[in-house]
Amino acid sequence: MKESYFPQQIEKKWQRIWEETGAFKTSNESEKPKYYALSMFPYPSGKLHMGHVRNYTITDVISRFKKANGYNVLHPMGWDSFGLPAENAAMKHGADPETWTDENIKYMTKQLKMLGLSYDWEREVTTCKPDYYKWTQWLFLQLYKKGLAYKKEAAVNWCDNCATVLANEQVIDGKCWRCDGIVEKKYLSQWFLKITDYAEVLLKDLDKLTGWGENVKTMQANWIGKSQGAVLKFKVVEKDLEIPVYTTRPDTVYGITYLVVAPEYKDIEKLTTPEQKAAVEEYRSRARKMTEIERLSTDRVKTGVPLGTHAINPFTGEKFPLWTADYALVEYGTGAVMAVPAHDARDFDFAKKYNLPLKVVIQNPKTPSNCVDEAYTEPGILVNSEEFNGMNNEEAKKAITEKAVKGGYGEFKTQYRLRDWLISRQRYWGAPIPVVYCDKCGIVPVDEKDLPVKLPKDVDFSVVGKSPITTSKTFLNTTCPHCGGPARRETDTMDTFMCSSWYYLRYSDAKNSEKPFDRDLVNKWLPVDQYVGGIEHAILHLLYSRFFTKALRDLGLLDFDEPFENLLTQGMVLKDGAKMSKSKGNTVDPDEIFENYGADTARLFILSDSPPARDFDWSDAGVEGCYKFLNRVWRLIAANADNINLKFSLDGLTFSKENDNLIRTVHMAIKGITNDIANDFQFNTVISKYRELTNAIYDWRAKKSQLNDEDKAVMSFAITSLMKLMSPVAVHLTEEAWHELGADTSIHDEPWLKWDENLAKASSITLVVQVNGKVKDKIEVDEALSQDEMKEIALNSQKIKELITGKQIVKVIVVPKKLVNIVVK
RNA sequence: GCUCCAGUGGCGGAAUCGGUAGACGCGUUGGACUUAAAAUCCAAUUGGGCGAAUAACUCAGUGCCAGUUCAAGUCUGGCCUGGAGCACCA
Repeated sequence: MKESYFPQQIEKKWQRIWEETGAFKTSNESEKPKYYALSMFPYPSGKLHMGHVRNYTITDVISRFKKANGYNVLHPMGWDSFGLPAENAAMKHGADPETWTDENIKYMTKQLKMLGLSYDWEREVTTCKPDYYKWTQWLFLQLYKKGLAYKKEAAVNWCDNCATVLANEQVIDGKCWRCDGIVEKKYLSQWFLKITDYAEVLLKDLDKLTGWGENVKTMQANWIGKSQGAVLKFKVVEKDLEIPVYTTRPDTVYGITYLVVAPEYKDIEKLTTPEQKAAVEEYRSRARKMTEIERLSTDRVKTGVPLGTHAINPFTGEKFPLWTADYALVEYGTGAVMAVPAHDARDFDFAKKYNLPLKVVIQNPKTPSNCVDEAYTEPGILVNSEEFNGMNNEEAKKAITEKAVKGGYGEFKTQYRLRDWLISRQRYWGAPIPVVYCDKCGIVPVDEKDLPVKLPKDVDFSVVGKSPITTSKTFLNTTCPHCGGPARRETDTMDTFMCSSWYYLRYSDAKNSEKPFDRDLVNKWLPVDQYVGGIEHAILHLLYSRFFTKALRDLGLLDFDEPFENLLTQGMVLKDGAKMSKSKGNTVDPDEIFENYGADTARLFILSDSPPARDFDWSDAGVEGCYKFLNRVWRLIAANADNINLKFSLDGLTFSKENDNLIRTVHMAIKGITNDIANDFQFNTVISKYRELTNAIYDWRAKKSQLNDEDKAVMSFAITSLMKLMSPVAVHLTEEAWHELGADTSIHDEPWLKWDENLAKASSITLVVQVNGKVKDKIEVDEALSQDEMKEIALNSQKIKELITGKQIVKVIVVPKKLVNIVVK
């Protein structure tokens, strides 16, 4: 065996052999229990970045560990390959988006292989290929038939940079998630998926996801935004109209002093008097022009205009004025708000500004407030509320709503913040929405047998202000599947998040040309046992995928209702405390690391310094340290190769003290490493245990000048154990060394190691003696001691005797095998 | 404002159930080997006190203030700081 470690040679060699022998293929037929390990598939942007390296290494180590533990593991990879960057590259460089994408995939595939990842490439999925998007379109049609896909005219989020609309989930702080451009509102007719039908079950089933972090679950729960309250109806005085209002505070109805409708409220023109018409019109047009950012700014001073009309409070018969103000949102609740300035901070601000009256109806009996300086929004007792006076406000919510129900002017109502998912995109590089528009028949879905609706090739990417797809001469005009007459194709394509909402299902049956996936196979492999990816998808991708799974279950395509059993959200990779990014110039190129240190060093380092869920700070010194460690391991094996026998046996041997200790250290390492992986994949402590074991073997070896047969067997046990334990991480090094030691099968086919509970601990223990809870002495003792014996040893310690003489022993606490605490006065 | 997460040496981070705080590594310092360097190996490394230094001893110490307990990084209550998500959602 060579004395030096040459990762570059070793790694290429084994990558080739694994590929040739099909080492990582997954069979659908196996007696073993299944395990599905999945990384979030990448967008083929050009090159891998360190976030990818971290993500895929984590999942790869999990896969290999599970495989060694007797599971039939599915570990696939694919490409989320539709999307704007390809189209932008096409515009800039005149490249075909398809060619650009294919080249990126080719390069990144090469990089993934250099990382030594154990993927079954035969299940590769590429969302921009017709054999995949055919089924995305097919699924759209199934949703359409079920009434879950529909088209409507609505105020939608528009990003001018990207020249397309966006889903609500893709607007971050009023800006586009992809380009940070300012998002405006536009009225357009667009395709939506009815995710709101699933709002309640998406919320409720979060409880089932015990393998998900609380942070992700709360983010989803907040996004769904369930609230319970009432809808109350108010009759308009001047017109024969009713205004329904959603409120979570029906207990404050006796405090209403005005009512606000959103500027976009549907009946607003009817509600405006001729005198107010001009002012209201002006206010509405100003609101329309405002960007999301301006509108959402919280410290903005509230504005509004009176409509000139009035409504009646059905509880009191009182008349109050109607206003329009943009703090009422047309898309939430009913688009109208009953204003109670005394008990709502926003209404309070507004009332102050426009000198609207205020009426206190809830009070804290201990510190009554007349709400002069601020609204009182805490719980309290009702006042000025007729028969409800004296009632606790929580009870009053129910009682007052019940009164409204009886009176026919209200009902209980549950409201969600979640909106339907807008999936139309005015872009080329996406799956075409498979519908046509016929003058006679209206919207007609494309026949399933005519799928896929392929993207045209004859497009001009240099157009501005419209989707390139509309420049195709072959795409637009078609015939109506229904009447055979002339029809036009839908030119919008689907949000790429649609493609990624079901890709994990396709891996179970990636080559199926008859359907998106076989029902038995999808039920066999899913749900995903371990999903790994970035926290940035906490809402977007993960919520959409949960929705898809539930919808497809209701369509009878599969039998489970949550796609991802366990979710690990890995932290970001930082450099010098900041996220790696091209603009900051603090990126590290994986290729350079592979070249200078090898993939095993990269894998080891990316797992070593932080637990997977936390951010990871990349440091050159850290890489260097990991490289040195691998060298150290290699030298340990190489220097002792002549005395290592893979077929060693410890049976029937009796061991010297040092040999017994080394055996125990190995058992402790097996136990510790196995538990660390089982316990939330704490790879950073796994790696520290690799180091501890390596150090222990070196120390042991340094004490031996000559090795007898017993020593050789014990050393063989220790070193081969270290190799197996390290094999999921240092995949190439351990494989090479394994063969150098004479093996003719792969170390990755060896089963995981078992430990003996009796040996996975030190032969003696350190008895800690405390006096009044402070450590005063440590004594090496036999583990088998009884509690009384421990107590006796502790009390007889010279140090302890000195400390407690002349004092009264109040009590003595004995923790078996650990410590004795003597309480004295 | 609401929700969630985190806070431990110079740094990354360890610490099943409440039971030896600082594993393992990085960095730093000193030393060995070498003509020299690289590589490698050995030792020290929470702070204060007493020491020329070492050893021994001793006090303090896991964001802050209280509490529970024989015993608190860990549990409870109240704060502070940082991060993330949501946010004129009635």
